[in-house]
Amino acid sequence: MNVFNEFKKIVNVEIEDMVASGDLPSGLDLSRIAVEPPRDPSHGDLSTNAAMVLAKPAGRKPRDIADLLAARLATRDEVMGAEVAGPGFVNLRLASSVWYARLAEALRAGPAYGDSALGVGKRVNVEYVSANPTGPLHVGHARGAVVGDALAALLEKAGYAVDREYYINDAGAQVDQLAASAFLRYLEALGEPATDETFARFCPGQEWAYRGDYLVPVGQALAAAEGERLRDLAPEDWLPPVRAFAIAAMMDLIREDLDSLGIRHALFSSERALVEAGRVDEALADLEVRGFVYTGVLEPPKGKAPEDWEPRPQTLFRSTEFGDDVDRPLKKSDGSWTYFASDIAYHFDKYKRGFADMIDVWGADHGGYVKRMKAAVQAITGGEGALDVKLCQMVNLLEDGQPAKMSKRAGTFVTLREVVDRVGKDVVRFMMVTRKNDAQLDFDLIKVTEQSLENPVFYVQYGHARAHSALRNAAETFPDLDSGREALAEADLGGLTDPDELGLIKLIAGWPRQVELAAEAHEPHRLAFYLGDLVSAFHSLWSRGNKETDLRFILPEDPSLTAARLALVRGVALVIASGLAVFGVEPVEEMR
RNA sequence: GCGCCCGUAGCUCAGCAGGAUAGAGCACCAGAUUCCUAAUCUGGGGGUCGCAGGUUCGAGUCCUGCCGGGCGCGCCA
Repeated sequence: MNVFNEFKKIVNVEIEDMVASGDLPSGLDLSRIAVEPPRDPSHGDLSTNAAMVLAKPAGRKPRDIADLLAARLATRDEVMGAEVAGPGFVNLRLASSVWYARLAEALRAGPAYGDSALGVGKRVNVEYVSANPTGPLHVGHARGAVVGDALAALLEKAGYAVDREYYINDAGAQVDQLAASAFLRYLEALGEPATDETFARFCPGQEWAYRGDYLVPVGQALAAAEGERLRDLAPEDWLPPVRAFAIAAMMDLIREDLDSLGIRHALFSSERALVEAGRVDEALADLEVRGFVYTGVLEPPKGKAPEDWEPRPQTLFRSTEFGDDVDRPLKKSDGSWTYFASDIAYHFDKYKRGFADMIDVWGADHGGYVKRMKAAVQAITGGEGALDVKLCQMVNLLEDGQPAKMSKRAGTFVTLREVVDRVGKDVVRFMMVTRKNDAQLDFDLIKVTEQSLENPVFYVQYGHARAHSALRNAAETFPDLDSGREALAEADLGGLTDPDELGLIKLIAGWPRQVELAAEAHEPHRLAFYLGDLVSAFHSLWSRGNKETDLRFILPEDPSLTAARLALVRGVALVIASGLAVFGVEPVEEMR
């Protein structure tokens, strides 16, 4: 239960009652009324702007409305105090019993605590990674992979039915180059040297684009499977089978990489399959019927005119109808569809599969593509579909402040696998969501393995481990005490009266709200910051026990209060675990 | 030249769909360990929220224009 939403309902009821009794005119717009935690906790537990929002339309002074509203709210059992402050805020102070009930609810819910009904009945498709099948994933992909996966988990927690999807770009010129590069390794396995000369001889007109070692085993496997059969075929004959073989091998590689991060997509969609099934033609025919396709000539980009620019008629999508800057080409000069065209078909396909809500997670270098894709989704779904694009900025990989070295194996980049093997999956997963997706991220391979405050992963994990340490110690002091969450939910929590204890309970009570806010904004990073705040408050309370021994969690002389304190400790632990679960990070119960 | 993203403390960044006196970590200074894990905690200094207008009860947040940085800009994906 989200306390703030509950009180928003209560405020609305009171407002409607004030309308009924003539204190307010009818027909007011209540949508802008917010019930939020005040920034300054000394202002109380909840705050509403209702009086200020309604003042103008009601033709009354904000303070007057606030006074009436506060008086009404003050009569409720859960409300200990209702004050009018500032320009017309109504600040509420809630009875401790309200907070105890939230803690008990958290304990009963366990890992499901924070689950929301926000998205119940709604389907959303999250497409992420979608790296070209031309090699292993690199660190840049890790961010999109983790952000997409965390976003999917977050939306699931908020009640949405989520599909995780990967779009395989296996239809363009890049995969032909992959095939050629793999063919060279095949020849190498048969005894030819892998040189530019060999490549030029066997793959005329192609470019040896993928030189990394990772294609060597692919060549060997090809040789083992096909023998020398492919060797003397014409390029147009060996290319399709080699391409299919290489793509399959690359996707296996990528799936293994994703698996090392614990990421499993529900569906891998193939661009080539889409094209070969005629779905691009269908989608574009549909778009044409809707009147968004025409033949025209584009202006050259100002200030950056390509050398070989010449105006020529093209098949264009009228994306300017939907806010794009220019109309976008759908066909190449050889008559085949552009990548954009097949991407339109792909998003149309997702829509037809039942996903009106789509989220794509892309690298920032695709930023120039966002407007046209959103425009296309608008056009092809007749305004029914909605696409949100999350752009992930670069990850600066560092080693103790210096740029990290390149990978030998992959040729030009640091692979995701190297990083995961070195620092661990949980560190990678957590660090990637400690920043907004659209802000650049420094990832220091040294610092993330240090055990310090600079390392948010350890800070949060330590909080979880400490909580479990207290629970273990309690079991020794009180062998008969049941510290399971169901039992603790029944404990008398009335002894939790210290402001820091109540503050911690309020943080726990705020978890469902955090989940909903983060889900609505499509911003999983917010939960990472929330976890930091929660753990900080817990560490702080723990430390107070050093000096103020009556504040310790385990009180050998007082089993009843100990039970209440353990309820709090377990509540903290389960919210941490619940949050880490969204990130796919394993909470640890012991760190020594 | 155009579009998108970013600009908040010395550094790295939060800022909860416009709310009250703008926060955290690092770094710096000063403290806490016969203690349930000091991998932690407490206190202190430090700000023209890039600049200038605008919208309104109220702007770091929204709009416009500049400045600075990143990304992108017809038949690459």
